[in-house]
This record gives sequence, C-alpha cells and structure tokens, in this order.
Amino acid sequence: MGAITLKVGELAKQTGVSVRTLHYYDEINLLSPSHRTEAGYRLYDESDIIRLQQIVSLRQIGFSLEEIRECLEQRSFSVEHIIQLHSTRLREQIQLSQKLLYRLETIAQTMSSMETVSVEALIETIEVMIMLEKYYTPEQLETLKQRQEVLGEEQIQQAQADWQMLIEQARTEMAKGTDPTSAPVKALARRSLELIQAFTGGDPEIEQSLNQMYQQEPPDVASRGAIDAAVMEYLDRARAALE
Amino acid sequence: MGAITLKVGELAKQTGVSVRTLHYYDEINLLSPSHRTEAGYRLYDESDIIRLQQIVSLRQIGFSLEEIRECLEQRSFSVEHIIQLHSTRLREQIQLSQKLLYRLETIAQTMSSMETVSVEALIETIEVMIMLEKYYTPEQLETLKQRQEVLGEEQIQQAQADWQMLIEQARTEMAKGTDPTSAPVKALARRSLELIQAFTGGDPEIEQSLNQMYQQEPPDVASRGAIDAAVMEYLDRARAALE
DNA sequence: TCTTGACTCTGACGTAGCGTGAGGCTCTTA
DNA sequence: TAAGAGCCTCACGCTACGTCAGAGTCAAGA
Repeated sequence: MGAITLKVGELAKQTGVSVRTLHYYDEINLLSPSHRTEAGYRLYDESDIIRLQQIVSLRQIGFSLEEIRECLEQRSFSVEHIIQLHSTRLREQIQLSQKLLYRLETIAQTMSSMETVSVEALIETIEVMIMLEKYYTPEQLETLKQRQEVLGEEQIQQAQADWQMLIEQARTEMAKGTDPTSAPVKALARRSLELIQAFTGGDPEIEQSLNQMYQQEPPDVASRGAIDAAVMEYLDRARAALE
Repeated sequence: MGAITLKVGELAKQTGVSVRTLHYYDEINLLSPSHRTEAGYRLYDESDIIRLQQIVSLRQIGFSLEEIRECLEQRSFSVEHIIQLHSTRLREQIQLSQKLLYRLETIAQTMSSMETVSVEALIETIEVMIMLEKYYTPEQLETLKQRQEVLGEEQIQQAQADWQMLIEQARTEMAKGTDPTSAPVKALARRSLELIQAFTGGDPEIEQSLNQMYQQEPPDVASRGAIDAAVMEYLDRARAALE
C-alpha cells in the first residue's frame, strides 16, 4: 500500500525519458505500469522503474526495442551473438558513411576550384566521381588527387586543352581520310601516349585501371564527351602501328 | 512520334531502379513520365531518363528526395551550403556510431572474461560503462583498459577481494564504535590509499576523475554496491586524520 | 479466337520510435 | 467552483520505399 509509485510525468522527469515514450512503451507492451488509479492514471512502482532503467541501458548500446523485449524476456537470447551482430552492422554502416563523407569532401574540393557552381556542374561531378570509383582503387584515387594538387589548376587545364587539341587534330586527319599508320597521325599517337603517361604518372596499375574504364564504358562517356568512338578507334589503330 | 520511350519495367531494368521506386517518384511528383499510353501505362522519354539519372546521382551523395527536388528545381539552392551541411551531419553521425561501436566492443571484451553471460550481467556492464564515460575522458578509459589487460584477470579479482576485505574490516570497526582516528583504522585508511594508488596508477588526473565520480554519485552507486555512504564517510574521516 | 502469362495500374498497409496535436477527464489549489 | 496543470486515448506524420491485393492490358501460342 505505502509503496512508492510514480505517475508518468513524475517518472519522466526523474529518468529523462519523455512521457510520450512511456506511453509508447506501454502501447507496445515493453513496459506497462504495474498499477493504474481508478481514473486510469498510470502508476509505476519500483520494479517498473528498474525495468525502465534496464531498457534505457540497453538502448544506450543501440538495441532495438524488439531486441530489448526479447533480452528482458530471457527467451533463449544469446547476448554475445547479438553484440557481435550489432558490432558488425555498425562497422559496415560506419564504412558506408565514411565512403559517403569521402564523396562529399571530394565534391566540395572539386567545386571549390570551379567558377560556377551550378547544379549541372554538381551532377556532372558526381557522375564522374562514381565512374572513377568503379575503376580506380581508393589508393589510386588518392594518388591522383594528390598529384592533382601538386600540379595545380593551371597544369590540369593545360592538359585538358592539350587533349582537346590533339583530338581535334586527329578528327581532322580522319576526315581527310589520312591513313592512321601515316607519319603525322603516328606523331599524334605518340603525343597521346605522352599525355596518358603524364596522367598515370607512370603508374602501371593506374594505367590498367584507365584502360579498363575505356574498355567498359563508351569512349564519350569515359572521357565525358571529349572523344567519340570513331576518333578513339582511329587513334587506337595509329598507336597499334607504332610498335 | 518515333522517339524512344520506355515502360516502367524497361526503365527499371535499364537503370537498376525498382519499379516501385519509379511509382513512388511519380507519386511525389519528383519524376513523372512525360507520356502515358491510352491504357494508362507510364512512358518515359529521353528527358525523363536524364532526370532519373540526375536523381540517382544526387541520391548517391546522400541527398534526400526533397533536397533533390529543390536542387533540380533550381530554387535558390545553394549547393555548397548543403554539401557542407551534409558533411557536418555525417561527421557527427560517424562520431556517434564510433562511440556506440566502442561501447559494444568494450562490452564484448568485458563479457568475454566472464563465466556467466546473463542479461543482468550485461545490463550491469552497460551501467558501469555509461557511468565511467561520464567521469573519465576517453584517453583515461583507454589507459585504464590497457592496464587492466596488463594486470590480467587474477590481479583484478585480487584487488576487488582486497577492497571487499578492507571495507568489511572498516565496517566491523565502525560497528564496534572505534574512533576513526585510532591507529588500526588509520592503518585501514592507509591501505585504502594504496589500493586507490594501484587503481589510478599514480595518474593524478585519473584520481581526480575518480574523486569527481565519488562526489557526484552516491558511494554505493559509484562502487556498485561495494561500499555504502556510512563506511565511506568513516574511511574519509580516517584518511583526513592521516595528514 | 480464346487463353495464358508477363506486365501494368491504383490503393493501401507496414516499417522504428517516437513528436505533436486534438478533444476530453481528473486532480489540486485558490 | 473555476482555473490550471496533468492525465487519458486516439490518430496523423516522418523516410523511402517493399510487399501484397485485385484488376486491367498486351503479345503470343493453341
């Protein structure tokens, strides 16, 4: 009779749990107060308070309410097993989040070195990034990123301009019907190898990843519109004639 | 007329997005197909496909569908701002997850050195851990954890037994009405200082955290039932008499 | 031509863990 | 006895779909 009982609001204040949460725990039969007043007010006694503290504790380590229920019901519940399960899931989730964060930071960095920050540019950046992730390992991407910083914006833009000019010249020769094994086109091919070399930095694995990408994706996709399949094949034949 | 259009299933297959997702995007007016057949079949044309690809891209960096809509509507949408926002949120979330993971791993470690792995023991472990987190810095906890490993289980249990015996003796003296400033109780006080020293490893900051904890929490809570307030005060007086 | 099977449609519920009202009692105090 | 604080039970909302259910559509084979 004289035992201490608390009303929802009192229990809420004492434990820092919201009234709504206590209502909810009652609703899902996770924690139903042992008593009610005649008017229907919830009355929590000491055993209820202890149970609530247990629930709060288990929530602190990320257990779902369903898991907490099973845990407190002791129904053939392997504590070690579920701890391992949670650890594994959490590690995976952290990895995912870190990957996401890496993407965001890469984008922020890329955008910061751009004049216009349009939505189109953002989407373009994302598409490129996702494609690169498909073919290069994280380490390779890191290497490329670092070299990008070392070279500076100007050099990068210069390289892009070089590529553009080379492709334009190749397209012109192709339109003229010039044999890809002829000297001038072979010179262009040699120049393209130089540019590729400059990009890969001589790293054979990066070169392989690059080749992979250009084999799997259509050239205009892989180069983001810089080169089309026809010119690509024309240059390929010229390069093949170099050996 | 002759333009290429795709039905939901076809678009789904081509892009790897589920049919249900396409229905949903239509429902929330994020991506409504430009055409319908007379029978009501959705027909996606090229512009729809492009829009879908944009949506997929923006999803890849963790944008919500609402954000994607705003982004594609170009409504005074600051790309940099939202990228920063997401980065910040993500970093916080990762930190939280890592904290959770740390807890799980600590628990797993603690439980692995226990004979019985009951639910009660789990909850007890969690409560201790949360309380320790409140008073010790992560670095201090790491230090304590390492020393725990170095010492080994036996030493830890020995220390606990030592404490238990000391407290028992103090309680006996107190019951006998012995003056806390008397020699035998002062000997107990000296012994307690030794044991505290053994726990803190002589680290003054750890000792301060420990004192903080025993000042803020009731002694039986801080010691997990090992010592009660009365004995605690008795020993405190004996220690005060040492100087 | 009819049937079958693959596809499509809309509608509606479920998810996890509450937050946030709405509308109506109950209790205490002035 | 009226007011204010606290309690009650609904019930919707949130995210981004998954998963039926029941019914219509379309192309191909018997």
